[in-house]
Amino acid sequence: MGKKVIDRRIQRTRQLLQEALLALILEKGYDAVTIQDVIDRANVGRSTFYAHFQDKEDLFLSDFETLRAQFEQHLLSQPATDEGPWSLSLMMFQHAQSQHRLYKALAGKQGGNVMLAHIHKYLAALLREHLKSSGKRKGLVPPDVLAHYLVSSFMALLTWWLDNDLPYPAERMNDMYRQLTEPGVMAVIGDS
Amino acid sequence: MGKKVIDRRIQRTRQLLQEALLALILEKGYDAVTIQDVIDRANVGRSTFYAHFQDKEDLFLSDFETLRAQFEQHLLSQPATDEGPWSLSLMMFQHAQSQHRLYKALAGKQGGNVMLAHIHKYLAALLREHLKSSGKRKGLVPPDVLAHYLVSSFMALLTWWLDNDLPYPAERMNDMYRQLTEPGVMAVIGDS
DNA sequence: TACAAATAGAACATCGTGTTCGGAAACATA
DNA sequence: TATGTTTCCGAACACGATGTTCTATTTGTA
Repeated sequence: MGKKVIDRRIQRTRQLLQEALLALILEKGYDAVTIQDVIDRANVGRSTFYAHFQDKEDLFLSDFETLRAQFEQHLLSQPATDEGPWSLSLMMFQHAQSQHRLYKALAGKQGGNVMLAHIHKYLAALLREHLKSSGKRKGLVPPDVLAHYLVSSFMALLTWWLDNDLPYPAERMNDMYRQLTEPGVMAVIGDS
Repeated sequence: MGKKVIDRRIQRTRQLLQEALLALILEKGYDAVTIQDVIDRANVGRSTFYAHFQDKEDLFLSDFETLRAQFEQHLLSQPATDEGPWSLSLMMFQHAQSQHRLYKALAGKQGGNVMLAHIHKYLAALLREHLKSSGKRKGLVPPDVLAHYLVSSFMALLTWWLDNDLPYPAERMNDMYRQLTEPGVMAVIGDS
């Protein structure tokens, strides 16, 4: 049985659709892209699209999975210098720099609501583990709010950076993020 | 000519539509609400809707205008204790508390992208004036990034607060916001 | 060649959008 | 009350996007 080759054919179709969507998002923004646009751009039949994905959001999320998998591989390839959430943010800035087209389509203004919500959720989960190991807190700011704040402000800098076409290197962006957030966080959780 | 009374009829129709949209947003979220839903809820004819508003977003923005007008009146009614952006944020937390239904529909998760983008833009403009008067900065973080950061982290706390049904009083939320952001901001712009 | 998997695309039903238009209702004026 | 004007209602319509179904075709395998 030639399963391998057939799989390749399927993979190729999926990839054509994914890339067509990314290109169209960068051109028109997520909301304005229709399924018709995507299958025209990808030269894929209508029924073929629905054989692979449920709807536009499903295709979009498959792009996110690609991103997430790449990022976690990037995480593993780096030495674990654990200095709180800011080592994590640095890796993400760096990864965004190396994949800025993908990031811009997904996390930029054009990407719309769906993806930002997913990235936010994903990062909040990653962050929770970092925060758990941190020392006792003074109870002024609930950990829930703290996590929400850290993720949101990071995403703010990231999307600003992407929408402005990366005017600074990743390390500089992370320094800004750290300088802005670290003093406040330290004052709130108390350095251990 | 009975212009006044006729105007009142128009105003009433607009208000019916605005309130119907707000209620539906709280129930289903902005994206899921169709124009058909709105005019059914408001008992307004289809053509009447299009006589008043261009489309769903237009109606949505008219709700935002209501909010903005109310907020600016709230601003004027308060004594101007100028301690940077945090007096502004406090007033907004307070105003959100007194109008939480409206705020939750517009700035909560349900409100979607459109409104958040508008509020963000509006706040960034307000903030720019506050930042201008602030002292010299050390140039580590560009003012553009700083403004983006301050607005985004404020919105993060605000939307978290609204989506969790106001578990703390406005003053407490503003304290959190201030404690988280003030140290970093001071370190970056240098206190004057 | 024979066979199976994957694709193309036409046809279709469905739904939401935005426009048009004739008649009904509300309101003002006299 | 009678009349004219403004506003509203809702049906009918054209349009475009969605998602499904079906048949024919292509591609790759044995």
